[in-house]
Amino acid sequence: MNSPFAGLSKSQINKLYNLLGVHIYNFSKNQEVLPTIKNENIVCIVTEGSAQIKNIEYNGNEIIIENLEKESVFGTNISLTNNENYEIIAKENCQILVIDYDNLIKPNNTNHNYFNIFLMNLFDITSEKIRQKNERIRILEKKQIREKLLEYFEVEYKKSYLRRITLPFSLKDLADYMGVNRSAMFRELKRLKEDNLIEVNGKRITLLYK
Amino acid sequence: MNSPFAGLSKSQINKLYNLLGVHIYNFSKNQEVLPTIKNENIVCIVTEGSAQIKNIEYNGNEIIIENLEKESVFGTNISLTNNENYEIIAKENCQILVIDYDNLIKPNNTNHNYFNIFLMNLFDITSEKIRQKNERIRILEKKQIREKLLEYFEVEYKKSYLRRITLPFSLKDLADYMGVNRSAMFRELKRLKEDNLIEVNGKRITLLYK
DNA sequence: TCTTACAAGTTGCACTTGCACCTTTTTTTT
DNA sequence: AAAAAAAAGGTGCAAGTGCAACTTGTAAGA
Repeated sequence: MNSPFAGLSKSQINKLYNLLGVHIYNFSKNQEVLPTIKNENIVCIVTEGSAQIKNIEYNGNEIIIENLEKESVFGTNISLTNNENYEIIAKENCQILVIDYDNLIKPNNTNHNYFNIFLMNLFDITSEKIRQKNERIRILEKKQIREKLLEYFEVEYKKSYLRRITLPFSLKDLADYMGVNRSAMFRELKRLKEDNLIEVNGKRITLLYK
Repeated sequence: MNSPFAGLSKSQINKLYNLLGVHIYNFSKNQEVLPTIKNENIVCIVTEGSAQIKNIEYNGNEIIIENLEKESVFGTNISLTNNENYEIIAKENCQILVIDYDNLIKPNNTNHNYFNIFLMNLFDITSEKIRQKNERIRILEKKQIREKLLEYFEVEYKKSYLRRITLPFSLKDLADYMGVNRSAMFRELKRLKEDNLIEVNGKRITLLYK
């Protein structure tokens, strides 16, 4: 994923910080982020470390909305919603930059070229984000776990055209990503193994049908 | 949803068209859009009428990816994916404006203020789009149809705080939106009625528990 | 090293859902 | 106004899944 500061010099980034009146916060591993940054309308950038947005359901189920690696962009107008049932956790020590959305979408900003470059980067990043959301939606709307898994494998396969896929997260997380029960997913993985369609070694899955 | 041309005069819009080298295509109702506009990397705007992006599965199932009303923005870098199994259909006679993504993301563009305003609008629109995707994802990841329906009602309720919700599409489309079987959804709606939680009159649903 | 915690992996069972196949109602087209 | 098409509504049944309740494996902390 592109950096929101791609194409900007250090001094331009500083000017940008001034123009937008950014706030910078630091979080230690496993700390909750939201209580500090929560505000009506903000856009945030992870400038150091990583974090994770989770959705917490009334029954205690946790679902990953998004993994925030370094240079990820998120915010009320991007990743989050009015819904209160989510939390953001620092996965490592991390630094988060907070921009007021109203400060961002101010017509006068466009008088500064460094702002416009930044905005272009943001557009590029959010576009990519939509593509990722669509990718997940296509998996979620599949009605059967087997179909979900095969769709997931298909998408991952097409990223490198290698039969060996390495999951970017745990199998438990994969179940959450697909919106299914973990043990039901394991059962289906087992069936796929029995049908000689895949081999599973931890996070490494080999597609035997490719 | 905001217009991508908000804050721009007619003459600025014309300059923008020139700068970006846009192509304008017209489609008649029910016509397929993709064969005409398909290209590697494009951003499109529905300037007149409306269309619909559908995902067609191997078994013939059609799933709505997105309804494109007037002034909707979509494209390879926004709504679509590398996956070939979708189609775009004009729901009414419509006009679609096509911008080459590389023309859009050209640093020199930012020398023109009308472009920067346009870009700001695009960012605003894509941000909103992500929020909508997240809304749908939250419904899709619910494991039971009843939970999906109640989550959907919750989201719609919070938009106006009126107990009476009017669906923006058919019940069949609602089933697709939630990624469930149509008749299974009807069955669950019936149960919700039996439990005196809702009343259904066509596209009008009244929440009795609010 | 022992303990603790968490991911991986398994299984039975009840419940939910998808699917096929209907009927009825509403909308659109001729 | 009649015919055709699409949406709404319904039901039995088989298959799939969620859930609970385990065991095993593995990495991390005391």
